[in-house]
Amino acid sequence: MDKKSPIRITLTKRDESVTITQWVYSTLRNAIMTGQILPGRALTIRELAAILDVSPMPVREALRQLAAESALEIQGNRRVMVPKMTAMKFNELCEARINLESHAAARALPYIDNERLQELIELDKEIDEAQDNDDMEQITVRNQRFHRALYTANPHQITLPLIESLWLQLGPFMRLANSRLEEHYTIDRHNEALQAIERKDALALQLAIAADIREGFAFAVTPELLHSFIEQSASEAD
Amino acid sequence: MDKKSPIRITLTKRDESVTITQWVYSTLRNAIMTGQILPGRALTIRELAAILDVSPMPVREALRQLAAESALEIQGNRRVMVPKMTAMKFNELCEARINLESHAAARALPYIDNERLQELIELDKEIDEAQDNDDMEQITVRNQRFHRALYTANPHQITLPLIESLWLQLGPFMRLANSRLEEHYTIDRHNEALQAIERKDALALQLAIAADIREGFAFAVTPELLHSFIEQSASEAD
DNA sequence: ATTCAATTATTGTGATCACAAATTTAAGAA
DNA sequence: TTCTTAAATTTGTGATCACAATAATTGAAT
Repeated sequence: MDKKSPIRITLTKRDESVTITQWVYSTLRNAIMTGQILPGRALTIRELAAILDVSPMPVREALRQLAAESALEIQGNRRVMVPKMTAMKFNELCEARINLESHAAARALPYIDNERLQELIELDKEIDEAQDNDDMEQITVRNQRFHRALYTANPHQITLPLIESLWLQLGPFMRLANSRLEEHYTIDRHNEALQAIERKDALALQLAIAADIREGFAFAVTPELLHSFIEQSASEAD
Repeated sequence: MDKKSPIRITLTKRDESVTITQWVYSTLRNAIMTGQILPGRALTIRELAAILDVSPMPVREALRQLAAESALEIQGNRRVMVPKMTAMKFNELCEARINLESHAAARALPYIDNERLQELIELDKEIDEAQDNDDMEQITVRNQRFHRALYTANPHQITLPLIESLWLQLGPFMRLANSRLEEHYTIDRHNEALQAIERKDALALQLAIAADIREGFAFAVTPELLHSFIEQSASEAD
């Protein structure tokens, strides 16, 4: 039996103005999002500290924060790991996303002025560019930026942290969701959303967002397909 | 000018089997929930450590966790405080609760077997008892227990942490929500929910839960009333 | 009295150490 | 070999210390 699977984490240069804890947090968060840490693998403070070349202290804090966001799971034995995905859990996360995000979109609608609308149109264009370049990394980043810009139009908005928690738990699947585009022709739901915004049509906006999310995960439309994706990640589970 | 307002936190004896960090976490969480820490008041690690008679370390971890749950707010200056409430934010939190919780209820419905239903009926009875005794503390605790028992019937449920975050942010208002009962006669929405469960009527269940939440905050039905409640808490704000 | 600068005190961050609990490894018996 | 048990290692927790950044206080000058 070989030793524990090695952990490969993409490291970025730390901005001096940012605390080490914050840097560790976003590094680990990004690693989880991109599926670099496979579910079920036990994470130890000292190991991560060695990998990131920092003292155990900031790692401790970052792990606790990620656990509070359900990005990590603390087992009874105080062991920390990326939670394993199941088909049912995946489904729950998707439905929760649809529910929460269409809610957030509708609540943001009254606050979307022309300036914000132009920003959204601009962000949508940037997504198209990333799609033309097949840049999965950028597609995901800009897609999230689009959704965030929409929801945060509401100055009293309080759901974004909850939504981000769902994104985190969906983790690597968020990326897969954006890779579908070549396969089957899909309607541009973002455009549909933008039109609904111009018309101030809350229901249409909700439907567009819901469809956008649902179609993003269309690759998992059959239980078999979903299962293969999950197994692919959970290969090394106990 | 007198010194900073003192912080009074109800201390419970710590269970030996629980880590100090966990004890600090739930102590602070409870203090926030009951409005013992007034919004805007700066919280320092060392001050809390002294009050709770522990070292700064567990306080640090607990604060970070609570901040991740939006129960506390970390300002730019790294200062930690209980976020201030506004009428608009209050409204957003209520609507988010209604949306998320009726969603969670509907998703739990298919999993509610007779055993769970009996448990819910039992919990509802206990709420009635607490109401007869005018025990606000117990009313709130048992009310939350009822909702939790409902949502967690779904074994794949992933929304409870999000819901608990909303409860935390509503904080002391959750208690006010349960004090309305003497005032105006209200329909027993829990009973309505239980009947909907027996009929396996998802829509009726959602409506009952939504009404339960909305009527719980009926005291804030007019902007003036709500404002007075908020001001009462935020009296010492900058 | 008020404003502004300099000093002092306090704070969060991060590192290091100690220790008990848990895990892994090693060894011995069947 | 397979199971059980004991030793050794690793791990999370919590305490203490150092330090730079922030906040509070003091003082002088207007």
